[in-house]
Amino acid sequence: MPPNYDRILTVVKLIPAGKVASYGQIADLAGLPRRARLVSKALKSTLEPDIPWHRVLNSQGKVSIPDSDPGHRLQISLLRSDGVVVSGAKVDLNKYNWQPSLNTLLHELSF
DNA sequence: CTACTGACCTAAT
DNA sequence: GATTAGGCCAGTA
Repeated sequence: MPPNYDRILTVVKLIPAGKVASYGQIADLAGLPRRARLVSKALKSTLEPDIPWHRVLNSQGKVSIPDSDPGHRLQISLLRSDGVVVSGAKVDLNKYNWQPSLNTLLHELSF
């Protein structure tokens, strides 16, 4: 597992239930600006159950998995069980976008 | 070494 | 709203 994947996954683990974050946001928080694509790779390449990968959406607040992919349905399903309202594969970012506290950031930025 | 690939992003139609 | 075009850059082959 490449080290950068670990940083990304660590950040994703910090997303609280009922909140969502965008790929670019995760990359930024992980100290990897402009590397949103790496986030997507990291998420699909890990099967660890303690990682809430379903709380990561694209900048439009929509699920980035194609409808043809089975994971698409799963992600929506998991989000709803978090209490997030999902309509047409998208969520209201203004309502559910994750804003990490300073404390949360300090926990992660110890590098 | 180069070439291609993205569960992306942003701005501009 | 939707679609297009260009950019981005770590991984992979």
